[in-house]
Amino acid sequence: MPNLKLPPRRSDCPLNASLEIFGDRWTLLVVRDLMFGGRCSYRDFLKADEKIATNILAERLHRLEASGIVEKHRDVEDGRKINYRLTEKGIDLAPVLVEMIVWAARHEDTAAPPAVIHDMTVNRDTFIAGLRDRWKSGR
Amino acid sequence: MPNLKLPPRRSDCPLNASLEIFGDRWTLLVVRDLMFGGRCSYRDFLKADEKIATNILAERLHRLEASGIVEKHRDVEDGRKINYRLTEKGIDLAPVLVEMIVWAARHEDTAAPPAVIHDMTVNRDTFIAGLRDRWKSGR
DNA sequence: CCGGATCCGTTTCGATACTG
DNA sequence: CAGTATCGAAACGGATCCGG
Repeated sequence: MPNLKLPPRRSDCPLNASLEIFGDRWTLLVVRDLMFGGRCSYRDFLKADEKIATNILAERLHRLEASGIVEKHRDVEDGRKINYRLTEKGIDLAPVLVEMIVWAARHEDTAAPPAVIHDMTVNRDTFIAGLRDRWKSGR
Repeated sequence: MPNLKLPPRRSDCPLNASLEIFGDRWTLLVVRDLMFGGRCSYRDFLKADEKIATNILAERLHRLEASGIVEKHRDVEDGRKINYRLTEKGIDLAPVLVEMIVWAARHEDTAAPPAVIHDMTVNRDTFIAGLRDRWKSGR
């Protein structure tokens, strides 16, 4: 139980490490595509509604790889193709994304289907476990 | 329970609304200061370790106010002083910040005290309720 | 002192065109 | 398909100034 007489100080709650990695407009969108969209190639990411520029995408993929959040793999069936895949560190971002999506659905005008949001909130832990299962089985 | 046969599609999980508001390096640091640090004035925010520039801080405070995440108030005791305070929409960001802090503590090198992180994870809901209580009583 | 606003040199971003 | 190269626009940072 949090001690209300000695609440956490700012210095006890370092956000900088997270923000240095994904404190920008694009990085988490790529993670979302991998986590929810079943999209895993450069071309797939470009198809997102938000229309990321090619150079920005390439740079963000490099940074995500350097941070150990995504891994690059040659497609098993088509050796020319490159697939990106979340690492364990990457799938661990699921709670962050879920909370951001839920917050926006509550306070902003988003196109999130109420059923999905309901599932994310009421069955939050199961929902996240499901994402992780799907990630694990998708290998 | 999430349906693994029909997982949420990317388009069902809009992150853009959130990222448009706080998808940058500075905005959430101000929110953190208000939420965890007991810091609520312009001068307080400047004192943070991350050394935000004065013009950047002023612009972010305006944006946060325009988004309905913070409110401006004259200090009751010292009429010259201005205090910022989270709105309900602002305190609702607590789960997002907590997940970001927990993720970074797990995967990056941060200075977060293990006791606080343990509390954030094991007693997550109580921890967030405590933050909200403190916010409510601090009015 | 406090809460900014303004100016300015530097860095980063991002749209488009182009390439192996 | 998966990126680079280019180049103008925007953001950043640091310093300074200013009204209350």
